[in-house]
Amino acid sequence: MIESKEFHYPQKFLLKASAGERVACELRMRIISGVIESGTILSENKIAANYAVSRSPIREALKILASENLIRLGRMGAEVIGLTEKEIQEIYDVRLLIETFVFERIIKMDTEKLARELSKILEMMKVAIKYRDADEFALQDVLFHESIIRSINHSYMLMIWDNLKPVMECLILLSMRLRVKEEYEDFTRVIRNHEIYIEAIESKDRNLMLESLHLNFDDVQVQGTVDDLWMSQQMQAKGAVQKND
Amino acid sequence: MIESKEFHYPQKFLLKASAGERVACELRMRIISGVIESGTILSENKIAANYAVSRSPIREALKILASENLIRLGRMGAEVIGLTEKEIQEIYDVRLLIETFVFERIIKMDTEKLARELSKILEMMKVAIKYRDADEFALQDVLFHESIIRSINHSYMLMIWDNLKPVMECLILLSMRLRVKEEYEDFTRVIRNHEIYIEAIESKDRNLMLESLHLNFDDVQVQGTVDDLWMSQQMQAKGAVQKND
DNA sequence: ACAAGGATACTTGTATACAAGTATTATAAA
DNA sequence: TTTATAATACTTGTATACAAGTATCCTTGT
Repeated sequence: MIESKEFHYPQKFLLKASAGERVACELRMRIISGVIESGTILSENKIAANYAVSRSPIREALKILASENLIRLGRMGAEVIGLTEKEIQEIYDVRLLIETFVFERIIKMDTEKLARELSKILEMMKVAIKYRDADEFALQDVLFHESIIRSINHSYMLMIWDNLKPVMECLILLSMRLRVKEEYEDFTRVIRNHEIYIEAIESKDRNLMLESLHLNFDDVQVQGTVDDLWMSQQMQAKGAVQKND
Repeated sequence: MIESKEFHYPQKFLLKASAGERVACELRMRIISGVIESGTILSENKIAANYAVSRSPIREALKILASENLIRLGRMGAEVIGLTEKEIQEIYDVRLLIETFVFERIIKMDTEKLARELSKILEMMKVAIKYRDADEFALQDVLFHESIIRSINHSYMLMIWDNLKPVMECLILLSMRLRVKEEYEDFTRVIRNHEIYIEAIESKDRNLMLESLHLNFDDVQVQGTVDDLWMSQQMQAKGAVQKND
């Protein structure tokens, strides 16, 4: 079994986790990074042998990965689905959907506390990148957006986030590790995008928030999906106007 | 242990399911219907004893319910969260968000096949209600909306739906069982709403689709959340316009 | 050579056993 | 009476054992 150090979770993550969660994290990373190819059939026994644990935690791990749409559980083995370009776009569809919804709730609240929290996280990100710590940067990035979502106390939006988070985290982790080596200057732009996001929250400015989101997503080169979202709002807006008549 | 027949899943559901899924279904129904009160601490051993199975399927069931936000897994027992009015509104927030997004994709496709499929389901619903079969009606209702979501082949929207579905199904099941006794005439309105939905899909008419959705959700007496969605679209629309400049 | 059928080696689902940790309770001492 | 401490009864996480089902492959018969 290949044990490339390139594709592991940061250790601090796995310390407090159970064996099942650890295996899920490792498998997730290997699937998303492509080490385990799409179409592969995973067997509980083989994985258990590979990771030197019993089948109980493995079953837990596979259930987790199945709920994240990374594998499909069949009666005879689990088929690896993985992430194609299509799935990655879909993930950002969902993120856009969630975060725009969340923002509308946020601007009805007192945003001072949240803005301070986000500023702190942003500072951490700056420090992380100053010391070329891609992992820490990625983790704080994820925490940034999670904090925004948590702030509105919407348990079902949070539920969606919780499902999406591990895959997102993995993607961002891999992306940042790559960039810190080859496209280091990108980080200043990412930082700037987050600053804009905070400004948008402080000033409750929808346009600013959208600008930041678009900059962020364009960064990860996702195009075309925005149009659907746009139409979606248009549609809902029309209906809502109609209702208000 | 109280075994009220009022709060069970239809048998046809549980036949092909594993013990863990069966227990999850039963527990879900009991939690949502309020038989198990919010705040209750569930222990794996006690549930295993109650349902006369081992802890393995119970652990599976609890993981499922936790992913549905019905319980919270702690180190010492699982705390029942349940559904308050707030959570139910949140669920409809998500449904609105998803279905409006889906609709924008649908109207870019050939809708004939979908419209036929939905018409068939609607016919089944009519038959179900003709024979006062609340369970069958509820199941077809859920299938109706699932078919719409499936039609766009968006695996992550489907993922969200899959998470939401069991709780939705439970809610609708209980709601329909109640209505078939006390508010029988409601069903004609529900049927009408679905007819409007199909018409909207056939004619690709956003306003009509929104009207149907609103009628549907107002039916389940959810107010106030629509405004947030409306603002959300407005915001996104503005940003998209800005981008198109 | 080829088809049919059975043995075999896998698969998952479930039950049980064990280990480590936590809360509670009872006991004992001040 | 109150507090501290130790014993006990619970909790979850993991390992292992067993049962039922399925695919594969090999053998056997034609």
